[in-house]
Amino acid sequence: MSTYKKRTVTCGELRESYVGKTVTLTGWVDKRRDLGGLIFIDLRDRYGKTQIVFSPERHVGAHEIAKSLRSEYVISVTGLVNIRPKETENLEISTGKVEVDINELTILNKAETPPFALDDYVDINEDLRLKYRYLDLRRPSVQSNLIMRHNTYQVARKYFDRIGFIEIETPILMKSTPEGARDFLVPSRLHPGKFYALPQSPQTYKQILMVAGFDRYFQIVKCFRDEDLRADRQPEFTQIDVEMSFADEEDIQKITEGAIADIFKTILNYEVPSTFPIMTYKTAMERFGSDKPDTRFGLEIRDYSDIAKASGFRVFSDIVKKGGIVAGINVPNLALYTRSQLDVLTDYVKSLGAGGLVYLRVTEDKVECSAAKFITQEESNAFAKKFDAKPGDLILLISGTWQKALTILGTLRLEMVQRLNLIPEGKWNFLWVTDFPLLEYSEEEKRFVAVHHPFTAPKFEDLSLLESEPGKARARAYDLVLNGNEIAGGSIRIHTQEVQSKMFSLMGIAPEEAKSKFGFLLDAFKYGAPPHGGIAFGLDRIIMLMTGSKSIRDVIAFPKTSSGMSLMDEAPSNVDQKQLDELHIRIK
RNA sequence: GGGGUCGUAGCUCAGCUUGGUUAGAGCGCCUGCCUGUCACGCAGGAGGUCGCGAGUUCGAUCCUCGUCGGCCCCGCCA
Repeated sequence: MSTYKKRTVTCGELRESYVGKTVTLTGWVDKRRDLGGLIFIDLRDRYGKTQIVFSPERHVGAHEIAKSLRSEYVISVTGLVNIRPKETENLEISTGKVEVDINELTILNKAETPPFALDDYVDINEDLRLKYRYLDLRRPSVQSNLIMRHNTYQVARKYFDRIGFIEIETPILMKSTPEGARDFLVPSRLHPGKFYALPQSPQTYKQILMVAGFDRYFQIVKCFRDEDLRADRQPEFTQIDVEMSFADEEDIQKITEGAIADIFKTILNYEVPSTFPIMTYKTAMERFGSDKPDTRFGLEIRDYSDIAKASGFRVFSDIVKKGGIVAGINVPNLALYTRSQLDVLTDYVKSLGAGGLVYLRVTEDKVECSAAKFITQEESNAFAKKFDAKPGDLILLISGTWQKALTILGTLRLEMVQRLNLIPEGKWNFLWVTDFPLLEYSEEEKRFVAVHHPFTAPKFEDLSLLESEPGKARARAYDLVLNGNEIAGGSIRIHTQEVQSKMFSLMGIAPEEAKSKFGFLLDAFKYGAPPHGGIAFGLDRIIMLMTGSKSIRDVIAFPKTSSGMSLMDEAPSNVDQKQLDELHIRIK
């Protein structure tokens, strides 16, 4: 038995067709406009806003109570739907041609004045929004992000179901694996001193599902990585995880493109190209200084090593002779940057690890070089001429190893387009990046580590390199990049025990260790593992881009701050000694 | 682990450069007036540990150091 009237309509659905009907609405007081006589209230729920009217002449009782209404009070109101008088329609909102003349008002709950206005047009500090997330989540813009996220889940589920993929849940408490990101550990009460790990991804499980014959698997699943955060990265995030047997790169890419096409068509009514361009890792690095190039704008990197090699400037010539490169970007209209602005840029690239920044200012009659003490006018002219620099251009040159110089230039390129506001709106540039190196030598660990993950298959034609030059072998891996963001990544996997063991040994993992860490997978491969491969979509990032958000925090209901804290519930927190005792844990 | 930046009224910010009178504005809040508003309007009012701690100084919101917290980036993120 309810003590108040349940709604008969939501705050988003009244139209002229309802005029003359008596309706009941429930919701939150969004705005109060008390004109002394008439009181107008915008009533809000997640479907929209409806203007309700309290008139002292028509319904004295309701009007009297309405005087006490304040922001965020929860109310139930009943009244007659009226057409609004001409000239008072509000075409900004979908219910703006009607209003409800209230004769019955129940205050279901009062509310303290919120610590910040819930209007979309007010910018609120993010820490405050996160502390009072339940209020922040009432704002229509935040709600619409989460609703778009919901819609994306539904499109993805329907898509993968339609083409024969089976959704299977995999464990959240799993075995810790040594490779890759730092694991979140969960102590075992029943097994003193032993720990579960939260999955960095369901990688091994989905491969084993392929061995089991499930053929086509997908899952929308939380993954956990105990690493530092970024605007597009937090320790728990959501993947659309996909794996497929008897598939090669093209099959996975085709299915991925289909999923993206479906999502963008349904959610944004945007037609993506039927296939996405493919760029090798090497090209991506050399042109954009990144393995996730943003191709919406130019400002591409150019290689000046041939001029630098013959230069009298030893910093340049030595680095090239040692196998490094001298490369740069040519920024239009930047020649008018002042010395102090350029000093700031120099400090910036130094903070990225560059030795320094050499710049060439191209004016109408000459080329001025910041290292003119060491670089002759002829050389400066040659640098400028090589890629047809125009008056007004500023050429920024970085020297270093191939990897380092290009990475720094890639970061500098993004910094410059942001400063100069050169990023075009409304572009959706999808791009596959392929031919990643399989392994990379870790100076820190003094061994090869997997660039993608240790289950990624080498390219067939590079198999022989595994013996001679493992660092040069390429992987059957592919990343999907959208506007400079990695939104999906995957690979064709190793499916034989022999190759998998070989990979472990290349990575300096002893057979006994491989057996203890990954024995279950190696064992599974002995019993008829089909060739297989897959991909995982970074769902948070995709929604972030589709909603135009600057951070994934805006598309996650309860996100962590950049220090990994949850400001609303104050996690992580201390625990009782009793809990620690049960878990056999002592704090150092 | 490193770099940058921010922290002043409930909110968004100014003030700090060059230390010194009573620390201001808009919004919100409270009170009054107001019957067609819609980010209502008008009048009045309340509201401050200048993040926290130490130092320099006759005197610190302001300078210095430390610390806590937010954001961005590098490293890290198979």
